[in-house]
Amino acid sequence: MILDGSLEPGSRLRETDFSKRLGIARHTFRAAAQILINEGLLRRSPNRGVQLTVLGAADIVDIFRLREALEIEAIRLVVGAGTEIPDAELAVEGFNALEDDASWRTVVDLDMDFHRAIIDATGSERISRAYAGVQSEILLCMAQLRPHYDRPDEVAAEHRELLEALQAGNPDKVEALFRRHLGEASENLTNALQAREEVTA
Amino acid sequence: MILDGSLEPGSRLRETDFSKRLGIARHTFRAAAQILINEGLLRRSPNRGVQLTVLGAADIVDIFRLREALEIEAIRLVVGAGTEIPDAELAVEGFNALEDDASWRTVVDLDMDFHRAIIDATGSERISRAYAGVQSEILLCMAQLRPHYDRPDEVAAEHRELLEALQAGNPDKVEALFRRHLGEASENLTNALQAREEVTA
DNA sequence: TATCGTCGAATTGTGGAACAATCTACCACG
DNA sequence: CGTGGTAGATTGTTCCACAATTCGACGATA
Repeated sequence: MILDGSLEPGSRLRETDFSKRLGIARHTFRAAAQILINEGLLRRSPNRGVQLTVLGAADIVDIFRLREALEIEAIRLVVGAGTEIPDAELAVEGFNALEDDASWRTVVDLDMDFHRAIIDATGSERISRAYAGVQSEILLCMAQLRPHYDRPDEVAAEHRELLEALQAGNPDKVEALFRRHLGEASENLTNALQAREEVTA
Repeated sequence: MILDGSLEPGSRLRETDFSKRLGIARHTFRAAAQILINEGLLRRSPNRGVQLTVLGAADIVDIFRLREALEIEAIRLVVGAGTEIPDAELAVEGFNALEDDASWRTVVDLDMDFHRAIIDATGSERISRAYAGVQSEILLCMAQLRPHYDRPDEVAAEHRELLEALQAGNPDKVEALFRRHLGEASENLTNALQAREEVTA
């Protein structure tokens, strides 16, 4: 429901209400909510329950700060070790096979898969866990914003370039490319957010 | 209790048992346990309850992989922005004031404070949160291992050097220094772990 | 004797009801 | 119009109950 967009950003999730609606006990709902809080999708204020996280421009910047930290270190690790990343290659193949009218969701999924593949290739359980949190927040962001995405073939080309750089194995160059890529994505989302704020204001 | 060392590594925390001992209800204990699980101090296996995390050599390596990712990005951010880090300076002053027979705990605390100061100086809520998890795991590690720590004045000198490099502001040099520092810390803990395993074996 | 299966106790996961503490919204009053 | 108070709603926690699952002991069988 959260990632559906079927819940207003910032809306309050009352325990009795939702536990009844979901057909579970209040305790169970609270436990579930705690998990989502740890993923950053919900917030809890003492005695005031949980709300759906509202992401501001500062949050997007912050999410991408953490994302860059994790992803840059990941590429250092995989480039340093010369690790193959079959899943990333798969994602790029998926990009190549995209039609021009591919659904927004498909492109997002491939994007996510590509980056997650690199993270997972490090073999670091803890980096993966931290990145999972980042990805849910980005999904939440997407759900709330539906940002403008470039044409599928442009996104495909960009990721092909990233993968090639990874395989070429020049750490500094890969790092620079990824920082640019992430910076653009961050800007993209921030712009979408500002556009929406101007509408709702 | 976990960080006290008053709980065996890997020991099982039975719900009825602990909730009675702590004077709280089972649900409350479960909620508390969930929080500690997210901090990495406890593990849950379905239908088998929670156990105190046991850290192996692979875990230490992994913890430091994440730690390096976060800390290296943090120093890039603070060096790039030219941010002052008063709390880190304070920690170094603390190091300078240390007696030779300073307690192990005092040194550890200063060490933690120093590194946390850098993280917090980024102003990134999410990097700080992720780092908090790393630090609890390191504390757990310390509690379980009580590793050998160098003489206080050596630790002090090393952190003084790190701070000076930070203030000098050459990103690559700072990064290299920190990677070395963290690598040594990781090795230190890994050695302590192996030493203990040889004893218990 | 060793291995396997079965039964029973212990433990977890979940549900339901209750109650104190806290928050929120509304209303009366100055 | 602002203020204080009161009543209802909501959260945080407790206790009890019970199905599902796990674990260990016991005994049967080869």
